[in-house]
Amino acid sequence: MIDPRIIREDLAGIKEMLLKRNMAGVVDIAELEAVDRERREIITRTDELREKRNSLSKEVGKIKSQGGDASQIMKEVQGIGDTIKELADRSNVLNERFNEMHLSIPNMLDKSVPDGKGEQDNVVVRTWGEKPKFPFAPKAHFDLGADAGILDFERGVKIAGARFYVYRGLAARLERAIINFMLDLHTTEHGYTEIFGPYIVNDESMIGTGQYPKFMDEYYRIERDGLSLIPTAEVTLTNLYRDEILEGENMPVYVTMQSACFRREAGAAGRDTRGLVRVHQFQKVELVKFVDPETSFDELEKLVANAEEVLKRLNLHYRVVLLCSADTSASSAKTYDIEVWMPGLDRYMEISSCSNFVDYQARRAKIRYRKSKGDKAAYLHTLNGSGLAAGRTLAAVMENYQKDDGSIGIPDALKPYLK
RNA sequence: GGAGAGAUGCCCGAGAGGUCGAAGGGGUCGGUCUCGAAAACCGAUGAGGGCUUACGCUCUCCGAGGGUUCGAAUCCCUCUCUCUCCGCCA
Repeated sequence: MIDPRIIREDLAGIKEMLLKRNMAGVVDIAELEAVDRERREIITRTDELREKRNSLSKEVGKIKSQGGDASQIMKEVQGIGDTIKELADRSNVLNERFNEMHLSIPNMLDKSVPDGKGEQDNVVVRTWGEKPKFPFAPKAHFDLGADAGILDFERGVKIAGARFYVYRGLAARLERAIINFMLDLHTTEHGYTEIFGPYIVNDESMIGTGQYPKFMDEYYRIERDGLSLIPTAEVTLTNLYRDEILEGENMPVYVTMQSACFRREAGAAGRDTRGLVRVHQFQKVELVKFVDPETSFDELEKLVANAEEVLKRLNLHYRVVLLCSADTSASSAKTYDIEVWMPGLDRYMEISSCSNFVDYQARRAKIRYRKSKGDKAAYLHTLNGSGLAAGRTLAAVMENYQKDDGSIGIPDALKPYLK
């Protein structure tokens, strides 16, 4: 959530942000303002009544302890109690509505985010390497994998349904190697602590990172237990410190976790229907940071560099894209995507998304820090990025390292992991 | 899944309808003492909200949500979680 002070002091700024994001319909600004105002009025009135009740009740106690008759005051206080109850009913309705709207408001965008209406307005900030040249027509990973017998889409569909797949032999081993390589890189060279935690989380966690309540349809929720399958280890990692106050001396905190990720891909019908690009279950190594607000944009640059390093070591050509206002996800203040070149698909493919959420998730998940001992607790900033999506990395390795006989070369960086 | 016990501030722990935001201890911070430190002693030390230019005033919070009452940490109901025993189990 955004700082509620913004709602009181800069409604125009919120309006502008919604327009830039192309999300003007998400929140009714006029209603937001009215509900907030009335709810605060009621808080003030209720507080005054409570104060009166408290002092009169104390008096009752005093009178009774001296054996006096307090029935007159008791009657009066009873009336106050009834009024408070009425106000509380109204207050509950208003608070619920206010919270609903507050949770729906996307994050404020950083000034450096370019205006834009969609993907086409994203800005390429740098590229690394070059498109590899093939003396033959490079195949898409799904054809390569099917021909080599290492990607089995038919059986994935039989076992689970559309957008599921099975790895056999080299594909399975290669993806495991990719994951181990990435985890080792981030833990031994980039300063991240490896975490392993739940793939299934409660609603508080999904709200904390911003998935719920706005985007319910996009995730798998086990109704019976009120639990959801994580769409990314970001949920597990960021919620590590939900409802906690970190000590400044222990910051910044860098954590990484490998997990399966589950996405319903509602609304993606017809897009990327073939291959490993858009599936319901995939593995990913996630990077999450908890940092001092003053440093968070520097930390974002370092985070992107950490993710890029994976592609450099795999010698895969990529570009880094700064997402425009309309393409930046709702929780994020600023996002870079890393797009790897896919010679078989003949296009770039997003393989990592790195975002600075500033205090948006921290506020939702109540993650605070104390800069030094004795300081007041304040919201910290959270960031996350894929480091990287393993299934897509596998696809990229396959397409970029393919040979004309249909076999696949192994990047040097992965060789120690494939003995 | 069955039976029982419990959930209090940074931690431990008392409190069992009124003056309790909560005894006591520990921790932390500040001070006295000391050449310095330890010990001892003294003092301070939660979070969130509303009103206010401000000093400040005030409300809420004792796992969560309801209820009883003039008044609830304390009584009642529901839920969640933790622990112990039994069952099951990679």
